Amino acid sequence: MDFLFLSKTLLFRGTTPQEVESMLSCLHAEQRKYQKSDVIYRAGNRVTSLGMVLSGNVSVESDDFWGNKSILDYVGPGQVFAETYACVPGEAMMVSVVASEPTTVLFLDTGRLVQVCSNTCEYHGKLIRNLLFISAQKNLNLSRRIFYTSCKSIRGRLLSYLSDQAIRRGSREFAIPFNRQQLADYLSVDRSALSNELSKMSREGLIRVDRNHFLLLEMTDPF
Amino acid sequence: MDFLFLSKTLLFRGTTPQEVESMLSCLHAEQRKYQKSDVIYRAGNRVTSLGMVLSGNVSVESDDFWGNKSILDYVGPGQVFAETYACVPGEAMMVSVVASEPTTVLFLDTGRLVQVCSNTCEYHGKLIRNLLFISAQKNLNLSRRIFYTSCKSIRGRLLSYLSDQAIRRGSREFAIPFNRQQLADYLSVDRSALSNELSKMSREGLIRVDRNHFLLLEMTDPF
DNA sequence: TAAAAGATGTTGTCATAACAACAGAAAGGG
DNA sequence: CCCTTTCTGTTGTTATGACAACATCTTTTA
Repeated sequence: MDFLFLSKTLLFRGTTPQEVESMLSCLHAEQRKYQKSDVIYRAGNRVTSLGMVLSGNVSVESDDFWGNKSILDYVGPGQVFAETYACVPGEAMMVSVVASEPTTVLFLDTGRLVQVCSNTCEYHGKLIRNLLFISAQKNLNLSRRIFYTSCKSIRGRLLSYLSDQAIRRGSREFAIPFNRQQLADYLSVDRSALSNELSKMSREGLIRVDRNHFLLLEMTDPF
Repeated sequence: MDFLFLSKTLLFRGTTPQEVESMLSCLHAEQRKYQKSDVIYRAGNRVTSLGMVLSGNVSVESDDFWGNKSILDYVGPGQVFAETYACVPGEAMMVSVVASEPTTVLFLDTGRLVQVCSNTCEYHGKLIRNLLFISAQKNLNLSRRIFYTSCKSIRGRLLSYLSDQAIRRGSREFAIPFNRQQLADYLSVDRSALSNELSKMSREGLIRVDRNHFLLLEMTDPF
C-alpha cells in the first residue's frame, strides 16, 4: 500500500504517510480489484463505505428506466466516490459506479470515519474536514452540470459549458475530458445532434474543434 | 434570538440552547432582515458565510445569460444556504439567493466554523459533522434533479419526478411544493408544454391532477 | 364586492432536437 | 500490416417541445 500517495490525496491531505497507515487499520480499510466494466456499486444499493480509486478509473452513471445513460462523473486515482451515500446512511444509490478500466479501489467505512473516535485520534477531525471540502466540491460539480443543462438548446448548453471551461482554465484553447458520446451524455443531448451543432458553430466561426480540443472565437470576451 | 429553535435545526442538532448561545458569539454570527425580492447573495459573489433562514423563505436561482431562470432550491426556517460556497473559499457563486417573502437570515462565518477552535470547544466537531451531513443531503437533492432532467421528454421527466415523489412519501397521492411555473423551471421545460403534457397524461388515465395535488394511477407499482 | 394580478389550461405554428442509417477516420490488437 | 472495433460527422425524416396568444379560473388587495 502506497501511504505516501495516499497522504497526498484530498481526503488525507495534511497527514503523514505514517499517520495514514495507522488510520487505515482504525478505519477498517479494505482493498479490491476490478476489471473493465465491472460494476462496483449498483443503483439501488445502500452503502456505508466510500471508495477511493488507487489506480485506474471509474465512472459514475445514472441509468434511467429506459436504458438511457447519463454520466455524472469520472473518478481517477486519489479521488473518492459514493461518499455522499456513505454519509447519509439508508439512502438508496441513484447511480451506479462502473470500472472503466482495470481498477483498484480502497473502501473506507464512513461510520467509523464520521464517528467520534474512541481513541483520542487527532486526525479524525482533519479527515472529516477534508471530507466536507470534498463534498462541497462535488456539490459545485453537480451545480455546474445543472447550470449547463438548464439551457434548452444544444447550442446554449455547449456555449455555457465551453465558455465556463475557458474561464476556469484561463484560456480560449483547451481540451475536455470527454469524447463526443460522453459529452452528449453529460449535457443530456443526442450525440449526432451534438456533432451536428459543433459543425454548425465551426462553420459560423464561433469555435474551432478537433476531437476533444477546442478553441473559442469571437465570443463575448470573458477575460 | 431563539436558541431553542436553533438547537433543533439540522446544523445545531445535538447541542443545547445554552451551548448554541455561546457558539454564536464564537462564530461571529450576524443577523439581517430582508424584504420580498431582496437579493441576499448575487451570482458572481464570493462568500465566506453560510446563511440560515430564521423566518421567511428564500429561493436559490440560477439565471443564465439570456435571462432564463432555473430554480435550484427553496430554503425555509432552520435550513441553510450557500454553505457549499462558504466551504470552498474563492469560488464565485453560480446562483443567486433571493428572499421570496420577508425573511430573517443568520450568517455564520464558515472559516471559523471549519477551523480547529483554539478554545477546546467540543461542539465544533459536532457542527462540522452536521455540516457534512447537510452537504451530503444537498448533494442528493442536486443528484435527484439531474436524474429527473436527464430524461429527454417532458413526460419522462414528469414520470421520474412524480414516481420518485410517490416512493419517497410512501403514497400514490401527494402534494408537491411547486406551482406550474416552478415545476417547469425545476424540470427545465416550458410551462405551457408542461401543462399540456399533464393534461394528456390525465386524459390517458396515467395520473389525476389538481393544482399541486397529484394522484398516480396504473403505473408500474413501486410498492 | 369590484378590480387587478397571478396561475393554469388550451391551441396552433414553427424551430429544433431525437433518431436511424450510413460513411469515413482513428485507434487498437493480433 | 491487416482486420476489427470504436469514434466521429453527415444527412433526412419525424416527433417533440418552445413560444406566443388567449381564455378561464383563483387569489389578492383596495
